[in-house]
Amino acid sequence: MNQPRYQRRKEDRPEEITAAALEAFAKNGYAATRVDEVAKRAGVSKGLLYLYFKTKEELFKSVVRSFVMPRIDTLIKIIETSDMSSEKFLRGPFLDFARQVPGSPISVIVRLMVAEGPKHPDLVQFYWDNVVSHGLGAINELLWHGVQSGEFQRSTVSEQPALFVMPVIFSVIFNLLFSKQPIDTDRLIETQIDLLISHLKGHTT
Amino acid sequence: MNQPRYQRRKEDRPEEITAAALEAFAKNGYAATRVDEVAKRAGVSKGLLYLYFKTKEELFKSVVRSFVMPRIDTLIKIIETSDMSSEKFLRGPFLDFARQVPGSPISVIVRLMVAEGPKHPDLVQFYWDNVVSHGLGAINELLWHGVQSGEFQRSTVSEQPALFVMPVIFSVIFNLLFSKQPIDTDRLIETQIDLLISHLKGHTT
DNA sequence: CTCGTTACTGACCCATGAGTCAGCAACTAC
DNA sequence: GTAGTTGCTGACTCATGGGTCAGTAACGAG
Repeated sequence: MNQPRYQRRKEDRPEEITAAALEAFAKNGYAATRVDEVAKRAGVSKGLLYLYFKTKEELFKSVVRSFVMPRIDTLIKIIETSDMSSEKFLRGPFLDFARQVPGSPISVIVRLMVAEGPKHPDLVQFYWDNVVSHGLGAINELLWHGVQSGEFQRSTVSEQPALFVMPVIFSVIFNLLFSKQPIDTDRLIETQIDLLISHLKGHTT
Repeated sequence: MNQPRYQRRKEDRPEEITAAALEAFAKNGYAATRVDEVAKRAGVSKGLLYLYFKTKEELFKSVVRSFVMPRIDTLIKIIETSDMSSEKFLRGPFLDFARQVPGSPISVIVRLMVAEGPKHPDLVQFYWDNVVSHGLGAINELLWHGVQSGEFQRSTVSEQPALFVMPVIFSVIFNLLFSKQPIDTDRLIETQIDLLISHLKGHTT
């Protein structure tokens, strides 16, 4: 008859709260998100949230840890284990990954990092160590491999992995800001990859 | 003997306050900047600030107006009045402009927009109307001109002005976050422009 | 059905900072 | 000088929201 007003589910709470926080941050950004709102989304009181996360900042850290690293690690695994040509990898798995980032939680994290990063140097360091350096390093290695095997020519392009990441980050930020005039993310990413590969294959100076 | 505690300098106040606001925003971001601090930096009381700017948001708009719009407008003027070839313009004035952005107040504004835009849709709209649409429009026109005159081939590149802006925005954000491992901004921008022009001049598919 | 443990609630506290306003003092005209 | 104007001050109000804690009720053990 009388439904219990709540259930005790200690195990699941942190995960659920973290997911709710991602939603809220996605919608409003970090500073503008009320802890009350996160709690509400998680179907929980504010007090309970503070039992699991000491501060709002802890909550933020938890979101970063939960939603970014697994994705990047997966991609790096593919680079390391597969033996396809560099071009095949760039046009295949890498392009697929790049195209799906703008619609994934990673895009939210990117924005949060840009917004709150300067106030949380330790978080930025963590993000660099576990995500950025790995990602850029992997691309670097891939390009180096291409050059070594004679598939790509050595040039200034083959030494700047950022050229490959650029359109992804740019698209994420552009569309988060100007959602009213969205950019064609897929097209931008594809064009850039095409340009880069064209160059690396020696079709131009 | 008795120095006056302040001088009445109605003419200069708005400009000085705007400059102070830019400094404060650069240091702390929009939300984290206290109006009190801006006033202090400007050597003025908070009350006076509110005589010249109705709200904190007005203050922000004033910063954009003073430090961003003139730069963009100057660049557009050059496009419209000069009759140099599209390539010359891209390799000359445009490249110069792009290279100096990361060290200019514009980079501060970009960061602010990314970080706090979602909470202030009207600010985003203001920025779009007065800066982004003008800038992208100008590049579009330039590319179209190049195509019309036969200087450039028509392609997917000539229809995506964002390709030219991308490295600038990316550099600003990257270096803001990871100032410990800064990226070579000039090199990135130059490489991208080279790639794009190479393509547009028909050296590749 | 107890009774003890503890996951959970939500009303509360209080630091913060945007925005206000009554009065003061710098300047001007005479 | 002195009276009028107005640029300017800074103490104030008040909404907001992060963080707390005394109490409540779900659940398990006996």
